[in-house]
Amino acid sequence: MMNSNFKLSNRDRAVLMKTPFLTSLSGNSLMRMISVMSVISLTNRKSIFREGENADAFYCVLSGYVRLYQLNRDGREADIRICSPGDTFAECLLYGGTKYRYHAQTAEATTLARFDMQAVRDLAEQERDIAKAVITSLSKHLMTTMDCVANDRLHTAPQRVANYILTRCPVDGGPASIRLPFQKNLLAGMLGLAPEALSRAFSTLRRTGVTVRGRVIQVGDVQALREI
Amino acid sequence: MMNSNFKLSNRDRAVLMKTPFLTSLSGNSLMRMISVMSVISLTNRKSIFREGENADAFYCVLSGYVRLYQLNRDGREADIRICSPGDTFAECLLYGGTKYRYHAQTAEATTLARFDMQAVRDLAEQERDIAKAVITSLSKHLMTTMDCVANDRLHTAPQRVANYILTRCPVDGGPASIRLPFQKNLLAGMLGLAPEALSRAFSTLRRTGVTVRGRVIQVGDVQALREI
DNA sequence: ATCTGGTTTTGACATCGATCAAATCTGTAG
DNA sequence: CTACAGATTTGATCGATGTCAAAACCAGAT
Repeated sequence: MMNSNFKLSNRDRAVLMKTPFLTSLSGNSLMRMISVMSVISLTNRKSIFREGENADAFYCVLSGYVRLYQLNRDGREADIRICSPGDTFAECLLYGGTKYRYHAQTAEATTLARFDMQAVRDLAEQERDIAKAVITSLSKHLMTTMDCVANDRLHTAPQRVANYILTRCPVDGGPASIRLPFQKNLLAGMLGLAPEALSRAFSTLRRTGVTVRGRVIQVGDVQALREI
Repeated sequence: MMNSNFKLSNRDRAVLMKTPFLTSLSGNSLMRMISVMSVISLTNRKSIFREGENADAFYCVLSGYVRLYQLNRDGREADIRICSPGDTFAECLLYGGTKYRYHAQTAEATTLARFDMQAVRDLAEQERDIAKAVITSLSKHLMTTMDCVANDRLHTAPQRVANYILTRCPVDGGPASIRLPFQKNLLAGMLGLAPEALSRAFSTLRRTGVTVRGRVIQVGDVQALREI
């Protein structure tokens, strides 16, 4: 399950270096961050941590996907966030609390970089550029989370799906084709929808020239999709 | 409208000092932060900034309330966040972008501390404790925003209202009485509800021993409310 | 090529919350 | 105390989405 970091694949290493956390660091700070990091590989549907546990690490997804979720009183699960390669999670506990606030589990075979919370806290105090990296990461994360609230409150299911598609389409107005990087299940969670609702949203979008076959989504007219 | 900062009331000054941004700062850093700050007083329903404008400042609410919201294509408004005294907003743009991502307007007569974005950016680079204060503020803010997503996705309207009430109740299980610090309108926006839905949620909670008269909410049994 | 388990779609239905309109309440200024 | 404007509640209705069950689809293993 747990590997030391020289086991990193090239692809994983590239993702790691592009993380907001590491991408701006100078050689020395980078070394120090990597020294408090370990690499973990997990198969699908493995728990990373559970709500209420002591928060002694935060993570960065290198490959695969991670689902952050909470349970309500009846045991129904709701996804709060789906983390893709390059995303960091639980880093808000660096200065914000001592217990995890939600469950985290893999949603595919996944490789993670694990950062010891206390060690990074100490590093951020010492190295200016590490503090800055923390700030950048938190800022970005906060913005996408606020966007998520706005999206939930403002848009219907087909609109959310259209938005998602548009964010991965070439910018021009013509036809386009994209491939989902994961199961529809996950996309549903990302958009705050039940899987059935996602499916129905896709079929609503057929009227707007969106064709779905497996993981491949074809858009007849990107511009038309914007109007939804 | 705009005052220099020696016009601060005692109460506003106390709020300002308890802000995550300033509360932990040493004398020198505190001085420098205050030197890039100005105080602004606005009456109800005044725009503070608009989506898409150049983000050259972030703000801390000293008294009153601020509504952050976006518009959808049909012009319907949805609140993203209601900021209370002590809350900071738009600070995620310190390192996260150059334009405001939503509208901000006062929801009452309001006093704000305004921080020049570029100046704080520079200060955070120089003073370690200012960087740390930024991190703390962002962390807290990120956590509450994630809680907001979870709350929206997981709980029904009466549950959200019950949650809200519980967060301002004494912890024990007996009866309690609280007073809303603002109009129900704002509470609705905070919970992601239409005002009518909030009203109906209150009337659902009557069955659980919650009585509402104007801004005063009486809870027969705090423990019972937790079970909702 | 076929089987098999898991994923996705479809159908039927129940529920929640939004919307619009009208009635009622509240607080404030005369 | 009264009147008024604004806030809140209530009623009626509608649309969107969750839920459960069953059918269809798909991909990997044999």
